[in-house]
Amino acid sequence: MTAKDKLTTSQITDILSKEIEDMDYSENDKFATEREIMERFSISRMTARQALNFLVAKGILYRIKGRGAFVNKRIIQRSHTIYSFTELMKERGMAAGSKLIEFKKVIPPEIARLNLAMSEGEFCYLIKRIRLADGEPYAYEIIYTPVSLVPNLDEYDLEKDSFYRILQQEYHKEFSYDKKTISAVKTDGEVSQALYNNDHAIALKILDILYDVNHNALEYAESWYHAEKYSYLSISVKK
Amino acid sequence: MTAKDKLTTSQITDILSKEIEDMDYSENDKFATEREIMERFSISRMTARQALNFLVAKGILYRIKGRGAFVNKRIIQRSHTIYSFTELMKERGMAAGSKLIEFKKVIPPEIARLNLAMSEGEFCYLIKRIRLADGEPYAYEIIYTPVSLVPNLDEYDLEKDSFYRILQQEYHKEFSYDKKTISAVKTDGEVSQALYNNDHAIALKILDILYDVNHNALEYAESWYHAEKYSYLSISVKK
DNA sequence: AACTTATAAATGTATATACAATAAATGCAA
DNA sequence: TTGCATTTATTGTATATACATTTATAAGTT
Repeated sequence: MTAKDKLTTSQITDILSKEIEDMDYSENDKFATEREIMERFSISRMTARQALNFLVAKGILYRIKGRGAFVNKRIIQRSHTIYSFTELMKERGMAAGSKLIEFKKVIPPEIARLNLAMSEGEFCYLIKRIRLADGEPYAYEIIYTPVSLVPNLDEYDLEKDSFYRILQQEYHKEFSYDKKTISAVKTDGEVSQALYNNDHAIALKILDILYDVNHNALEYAESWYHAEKYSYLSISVKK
Repeated sequence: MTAKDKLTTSQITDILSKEIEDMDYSENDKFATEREIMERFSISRMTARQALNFLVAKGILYRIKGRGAFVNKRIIQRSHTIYSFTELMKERGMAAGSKLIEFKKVIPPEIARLNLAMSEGEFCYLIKRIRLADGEPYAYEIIYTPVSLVPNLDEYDLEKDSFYRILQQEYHKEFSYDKKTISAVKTDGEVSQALYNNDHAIALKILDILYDVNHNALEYAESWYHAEKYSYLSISVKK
């Protein structure tokens, strides 16, 4: 192996994190030592350390002085990702689907406009869907997203496609963090009919604002989840 | 300054993070450069980098190549902490209190026993409280915690004191992560009476399991929060 | 004025080295 | 066998150095 064949640290972290997934290490399994990584990739120890540090920062590993590096619990790894409805359903072993109720350009309500940091008179896409799990109503959602951010969004099929996938892969938006406000509410009207086929039931309401790496809000969304079918899982990791 | 006077990296990170709080930098304010930190504390650049990296790992700073380090949004800093009810109320500018309903040693129900990884026949403390905000009922909570973990817990005043404070400061338990399952439920009986003074209302139910650094569960708690007064805020940061 | 180029400032990556601190394994003595 | 001391393996900390990459600014050039 010549010097030019050497991999970069980020390539090495990619290889290592894939190995953790594929060879599926169990949680708390001992991981390779700094020395092993150093020799395997022909890099200095400090560089091997840096590769390990990336995996620690990502929440994949944790380290104990004098013992080594260990694979974190799945639940902690999970806390470092942002889930779409589609991914959530996949995780729970159900088929995600949508029934599109409304999809048009609108002037957003003020609460959405302010959270999306839009100027008055600017247009949003409004996406109103009933989210289905294995064909059954699971949630009722309304998404607002600025037209300027995702022009020609109407070319996509929001019944079959994932909005988060479109944002990331088609419009190259990189998610950074999201802010969810979760409350218990009574439902009525359209929401209640869609979820329960009757009036005056209850739901878990989630208000979501998703940001990219430059602190731009990508979406403002209100969702009502079926109270019997869904509960929200929140993992807080102390740093 | 002689060599022996030199501060350790962790002392330096403490100083820097306190300065961020006290001199309260606004979000996205430019922070000191590596070179400034290096000269100020008479350390090498790599060491200054490491100090900065700690602050990045803690979610306090973020860095942009070619520009410098910047102070993260409060909301992101907050996502790296675990809140007690007491701290939550403080954050919202309300006075936290409790009305103790029940406090005794019991054999825990199976769901609590399994989540606390306890053997059969082992005893738990049961703490049943109505949580008050500015004197008004805010939540109804039941906590189970193994007697073996916190012997003589009954010496403390759970009406005035914070259980999380006692865990950390009196029993030296170090929190690592917690797992919350959040759902919308109908209330009745004791819970409904305590929160709403009537039957058949709704509440935000939070099931909480708190772990220490060795993955030992410290508490299993069920809480019912007043649906009109409380909503749960969840920040997910992508790594 | 607009564009290009050079420079400086800042973080990022990589290496080499030395020693400290912790944890587990080993060996030895009572 | 138990207890203690030693060794070994491993991560943690700190320094010095060199060059790469990105960003913003300044200086020319047209």
